[in-house]
Amino acid sequence: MMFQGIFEEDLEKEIEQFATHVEFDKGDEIIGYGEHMQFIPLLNEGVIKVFKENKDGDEILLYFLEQGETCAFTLQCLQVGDFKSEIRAVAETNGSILKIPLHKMEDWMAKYTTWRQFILASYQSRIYEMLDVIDSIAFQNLDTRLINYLKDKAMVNRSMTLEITHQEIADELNSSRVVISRLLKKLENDHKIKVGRNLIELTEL
DNA sequence: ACATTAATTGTGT
DNA sequence: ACACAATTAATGT
Repeated sequence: MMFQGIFEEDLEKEIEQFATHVEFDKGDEIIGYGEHMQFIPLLNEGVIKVFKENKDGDEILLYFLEQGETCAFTLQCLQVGDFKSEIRAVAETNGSILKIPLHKMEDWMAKYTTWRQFILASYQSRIYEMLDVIDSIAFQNLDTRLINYLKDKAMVNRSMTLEITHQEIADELNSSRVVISRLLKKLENDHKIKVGRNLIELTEL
């Protein structure tokens, strides 16, 4: 299991005891907007992508969660005392999470320093990722954002060839298919990538 | 092997 | 952004 060796023995035992192990498949929705948070999810295996939507129902990808991480927004839900989810989480790959009951969360924060550190560290790394997102949305043009997206996607999937359609990319970046197609074409002409049907190969990124 | 169709990608306005 | 053309993959005959 993923979290072995990180926490002290007692905590590991408690995790064993109180966490429920849940498997998920690619494409499964882990949490939807407005859903009540009853658990803290620890990502045991696989990749989860996290979205935020605006009032018009447009949605953008915020970041990928990788194994060993937890979602900062669920933590925020705790502190604010508002247990409704501001985000949506969808499985990028198959994997599994450990669901930690909320009361245990608070319990462990007080009891275990390793847990506290883990939560704070994960909080911090999320904040930095969010800053990147803000930067790329506010100050960069779409082609840089697209490149970042492709790199990120390649990283979490540990593969330089991505199976994805232009439409899907457009949805995640909240752009349109046509625009993405044109940008991809440009990248291909610059020999940065190769595109095929349902396929993008990162050659020189 | 060929025709049909749906999905994906390309391009001009 | 929209409309339409072109290409590709999948399926049936």
